Amino acid sequence: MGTDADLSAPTARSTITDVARAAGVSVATVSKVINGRDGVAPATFQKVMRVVSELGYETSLVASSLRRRRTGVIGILVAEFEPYSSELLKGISAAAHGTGYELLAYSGPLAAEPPAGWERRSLSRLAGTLVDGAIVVTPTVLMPDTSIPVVAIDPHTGRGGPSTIDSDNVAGSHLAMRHLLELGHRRIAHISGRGDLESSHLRERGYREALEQAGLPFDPDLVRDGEYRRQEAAAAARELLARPDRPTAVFAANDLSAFGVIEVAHELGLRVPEDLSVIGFDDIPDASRSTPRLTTVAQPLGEMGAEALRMLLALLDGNEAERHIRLDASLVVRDSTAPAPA
Amino acid sequence: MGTDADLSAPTARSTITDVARAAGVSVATVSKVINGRDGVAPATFQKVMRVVSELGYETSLVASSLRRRRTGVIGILVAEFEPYSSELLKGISAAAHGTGYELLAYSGPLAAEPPAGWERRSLSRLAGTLVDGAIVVTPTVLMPDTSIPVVAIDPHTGRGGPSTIDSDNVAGSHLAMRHLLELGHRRIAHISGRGDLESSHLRERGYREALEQAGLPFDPDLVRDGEYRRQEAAAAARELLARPDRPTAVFAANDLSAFGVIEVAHELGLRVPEDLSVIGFDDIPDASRSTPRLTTVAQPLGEMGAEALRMLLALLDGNEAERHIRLDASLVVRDSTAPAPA
DNA sequence: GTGAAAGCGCTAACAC
DNA sequence: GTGTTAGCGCTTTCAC
Repeated sequence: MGTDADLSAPTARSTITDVARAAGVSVATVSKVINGRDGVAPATFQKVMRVVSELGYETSLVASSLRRRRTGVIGILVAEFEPYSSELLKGISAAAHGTGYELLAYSGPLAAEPPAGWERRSLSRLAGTLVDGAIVVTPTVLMPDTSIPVVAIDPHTGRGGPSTIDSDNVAGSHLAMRHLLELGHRRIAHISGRGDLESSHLRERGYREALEQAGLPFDPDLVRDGEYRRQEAAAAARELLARPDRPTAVFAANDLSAFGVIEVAHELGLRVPEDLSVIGFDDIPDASRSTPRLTTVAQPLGEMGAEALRMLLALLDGNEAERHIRLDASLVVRDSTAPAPA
Repeated sequence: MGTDADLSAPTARSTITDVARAAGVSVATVSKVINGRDGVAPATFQKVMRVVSELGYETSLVASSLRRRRTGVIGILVAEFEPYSSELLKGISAAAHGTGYELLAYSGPLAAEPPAGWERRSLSRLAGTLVDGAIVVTPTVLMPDTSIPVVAIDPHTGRGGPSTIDSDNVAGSHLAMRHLLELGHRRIAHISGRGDLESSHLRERGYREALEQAGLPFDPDLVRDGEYRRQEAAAAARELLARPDRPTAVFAANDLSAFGVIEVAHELGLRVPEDLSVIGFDDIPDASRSTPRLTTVAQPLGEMGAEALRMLLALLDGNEAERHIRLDASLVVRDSTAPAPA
């Protein structure tokens, strides 16, 4: 631990004032040159540009956005950078090519548990300054009236708030259940997701509907809360799988939960898929690299991100955007499901 | 296209001035309350806090960082959000839990080709204001003296500039080549990467060294430029595979290039891996979802991100950080490689 | 205990 | 064509 003086003093970033001084002109003139405003003599222009490149000056995003109205930056607000939001981000980034907008993905304070209202806080901190519009990933609370256009991906509230994008969670769950049912499973458990997310309720609804359509009874004891998290899902699975009349298949509300279930199955000496079939939801990258590779319901995350960006751009242009877009989910059969044991 | 009046007027985000007015105190007092400074009467404190929560006020990151020194935000600078940087981001995010820092990932203007010097520009725009330190992903130009601590991941320049992280590219290439050699391949081509990235040179070096160690001649005609891109790699492969004395295996400098090679092999009616073995580098998520699944050299991207964050935190604490950390790459054998055809 | 005033880096009116 | 001035939202001396 040294004093500041010990460290090689980093060259301070140069400011517009430095440029003005070095070029022998006023700050206002430098600003005009940089922003391509006219009313600057060619000679002055040259001189300023030379100093700018010598000093490596680049206008501060912070300072200019405080003053200006538009920043040309779109914010993507996430609770953290995990597989789900990362996939969305890739889709958003690809769709942003050539639009002239820059992307700024922001996570609030990182903690084990995202603090309630993180999306509201993040939005308030960035909106009005810094970003022209925002895409919010899985917001759990109702968004306040916002001063900038906002699109929400897979939100708590379904419709009603800002424009939203999601995938068809109910239909996706039907896909998962039909697959299990066709494999001959009759005792199918469900590890549910986070109660504060609409997607969780919809997936559970799909589970119940599919059971009903198959003429199978709904056993509340076969549904356990997994919070969309591996740990919680594992805990739930431990209870579920220890019972003598354990299920032959588990429909986990997301892939992370499915991994938790598989982990516990192994602990208990159960083989997946021979003794227990497990199916997830999301199709995060790890789903295809795990052992066994996970059968799951794929959400088109990249497309969802791209759609979100398109909606936001429309809003930014002052156009009406659709209020809600729902994309299809699809079944991806891999190795974690098999016919029910005899 | 309506006038502004048509759109539901979004409530403007409230500022510290709004709070001050509503609470009947000065702006300075509100600032003190918000920042927990003492010297505020309990009654005043309560009153201000109440108004803050009523208005949903949250201090603007932009305004406060302009004035303050520290922002508590770490910047991650990328050219775009593709699989490589996304994996790093996940590792960084996981490692940032509980550090008290927030993350802000920023891509410059998105274009087909990242503009030369994007990293310098991004850094200048954010440093000094907005972020306390930065992690730069695959910078291609030498970084300027920076005013904030910076860590570079897989940089152009190897050592010399800021602290850097990379994986052992040479050893990784040896792994790839040894695998191919053990499968009996003797005619092995190499699709090289971007000449402006050090990793590309190192991977090619590994290729040549492995050939030499195996007592095999180096044939310059078997090395083609793929620029780390699918299209370019496909073009290179088309030349390579059309020849009568085509190679039996291709070591592509990254996974994207490997996909380009496989695509062309299929065009030409070659089966992978029966007629042609293909191995990549990076192990991006798609490597395990492609058909055939790609054999490749995995870089521990998550760990690299986590290490980068740790180095940056040390720097931020005023400690000396290691100048350079190199992590091991490992071979992941999947389905795109097989014994050489007889 | 509280507020007035200065200033962070920048842009936009408006003088000159 | 150029510089002066005000002010974006906030924090921080420093008077009162």
